Amino acid sequence: MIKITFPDGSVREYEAGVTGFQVAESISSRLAQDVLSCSINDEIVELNRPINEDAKIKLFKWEDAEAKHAFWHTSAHLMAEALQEMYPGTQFGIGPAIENGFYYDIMPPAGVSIKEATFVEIEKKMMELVQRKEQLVRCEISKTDALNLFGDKGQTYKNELIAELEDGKITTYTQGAYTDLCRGPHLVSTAPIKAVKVTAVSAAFWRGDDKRPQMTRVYGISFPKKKLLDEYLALMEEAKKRDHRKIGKEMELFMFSERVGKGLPMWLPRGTALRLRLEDFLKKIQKRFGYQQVMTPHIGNKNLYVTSGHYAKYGKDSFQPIHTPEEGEEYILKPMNCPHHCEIYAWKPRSYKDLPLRLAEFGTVYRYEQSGELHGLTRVRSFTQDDAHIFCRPDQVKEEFLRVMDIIMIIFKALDFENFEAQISLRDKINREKYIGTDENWEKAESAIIEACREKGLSAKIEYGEAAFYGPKLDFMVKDAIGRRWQLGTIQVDYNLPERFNLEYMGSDNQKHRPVMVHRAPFGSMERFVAVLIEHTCGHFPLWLTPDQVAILPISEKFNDYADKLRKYFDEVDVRAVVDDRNEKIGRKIRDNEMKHIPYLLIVGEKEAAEGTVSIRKQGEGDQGTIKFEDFAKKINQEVLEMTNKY
RNA sequence: GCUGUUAUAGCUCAGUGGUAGAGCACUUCCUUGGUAAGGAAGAGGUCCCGAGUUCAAGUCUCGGUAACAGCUCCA
Repeated sequence: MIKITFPDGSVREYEAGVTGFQVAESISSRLAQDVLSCSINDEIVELNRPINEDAKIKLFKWEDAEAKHAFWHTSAHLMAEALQEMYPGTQFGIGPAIENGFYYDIMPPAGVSIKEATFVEIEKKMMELVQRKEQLVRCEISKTDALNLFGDKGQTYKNELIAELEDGKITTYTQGAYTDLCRGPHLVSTAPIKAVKVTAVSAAFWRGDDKRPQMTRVYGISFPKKKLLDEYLALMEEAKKRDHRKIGKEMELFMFSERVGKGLPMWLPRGTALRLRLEDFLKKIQKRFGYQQVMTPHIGNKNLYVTSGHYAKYGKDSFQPIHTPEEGEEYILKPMNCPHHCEIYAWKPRSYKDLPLRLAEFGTVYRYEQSGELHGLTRVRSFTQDDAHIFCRPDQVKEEFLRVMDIIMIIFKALDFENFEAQISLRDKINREKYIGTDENWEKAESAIIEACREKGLSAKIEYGEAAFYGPKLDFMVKDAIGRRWQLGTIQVDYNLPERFNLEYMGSDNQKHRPVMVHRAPFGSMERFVAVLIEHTCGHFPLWLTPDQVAILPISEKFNDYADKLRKYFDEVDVRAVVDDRNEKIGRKIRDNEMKHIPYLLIVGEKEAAEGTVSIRKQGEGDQGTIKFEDFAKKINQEVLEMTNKY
């Protein structure tokens, strides 16, 4: 007999060789029905793996991420099996589970291409295979045998993977006629897969390397119940309605013009109003945190970027230099504000008493992003960073870091961004050639970031190899409507630019010292931040951010004077007056166009004018009744003032 | 940049080689002041751009441009 310990600490005895599935059965038949995967001593394994000695067990149902992972991973194999039957000779790359579903990278035989039209066929074939209720059979195999097995099938990509694996640790999984090189874990059979959807097809480079062959990546998602698939599809439909490109157009916030150029957004009046409110909000906070606002030109002499090192690193892949009538004179559209700010620092001698010097600028920068990467407002070629550079002494880095984190937290809290993720990007553990600066400084900066996060109680994921070439950074990521991750706020430590610009300060020891530079942008960029804000709020911004928070609608032109009078009461909010001579049409106009994104609508008619009141309609909530307009204006003004002064 | 898809009225889209279409929006008139009101009439199109095939191209072919999805990239 062996002892099995459950997550709650309870212990049960079983025969040696018992499986996870049998353990589930011993608890309840319902659990046996629902259980999909399990972990034994924290190693996730199949439910039919025998347990031969005392162990801790966890059983996973669909609700658990571990179960979903095994479910989708098995679904990927199922899809591969289907594709192998449909297109014999298909070569397989990798086929992992992802956040929502799975994919498989394949190289179909010559002449075959997977198109949207073939999705249904693949789904059909997959469901057909499921009917066979095939077991997934795990097999440990030697490296030689593995190479022969996949070599015989002409699976060159698989063999490339096998060649890199350690002998003795290679396993395959087989269901029906399909055998795949795989570490697992899986479901024990394909039977629980009750609904599948092939969602997309795209190209992907083999091993993510654009120098290597391009494979076809087929995406899919699967569920243990048909209903769950329907719910998922409905959710995706819902998400599309939140797309910032769609809402931005409806609300008239921003636009693009082919004639102006791709990736160059233009802010419309209402979008500008929104953005200016955000900027004012941050400026107010920054003032309190000791920042000074500066302004710098949109271009800089090429030499500026040769000095900064950016020209050598990015010059070829950027907007090319602007030439002047002067021979050999070249200017570059600024891709970042740092070099300009360095020059401001270097403008006069600085004392240790002057530090930290915090220079802030809403600086518009221009970057030649790859055309295929452009995406709404989230990835553009001209954008405005809410940038600032803090020049400080090495011993002040951590303190400054903490203060920047405070600002970012204030912003995320004020805007209800709860689901952000923090990521610490450090140097690659092995390959350190691409980084500049001394080991000592790097270590100091890296530990300062990690400590700062710990002190703030911020759980951040550490990524090695993701640091910028000049220093480590802390990024804040938020997901968009369909779950894509975007980086917003960022704090970066930089030892490079102070060196290159030969920045110094006079220390208390009367010696010259090198300051440290901290780059930071709490929003990241105004464009991307507004995009994510739109998707988070569905365009229903907090009142204090909303352009045109109140619309005043005189029901007939004879009440225009009264409406004018009303307008004067709103000091802190934007009022959109809807005035239309053809009063017959007003009702419809409002409902269709104007009301959609305006939180409050005030309606003025005879009764209201006589009483000095307004009828209030609130977005999404309908009529709020009639109220003295002074009271209403006071309430709204107060609400907005309180929010803007709160932080 | 790579692969694939798409491009028709202000918006959302239909239109498989033979006179350019619908719903909503817009204009005028009638009815009507209140949570997407009804009726009548009207205006609005270089069918993304360029070339080719054809008696004839929105439709087929090629090239370009832009958008979308994914990959690669992101100072």
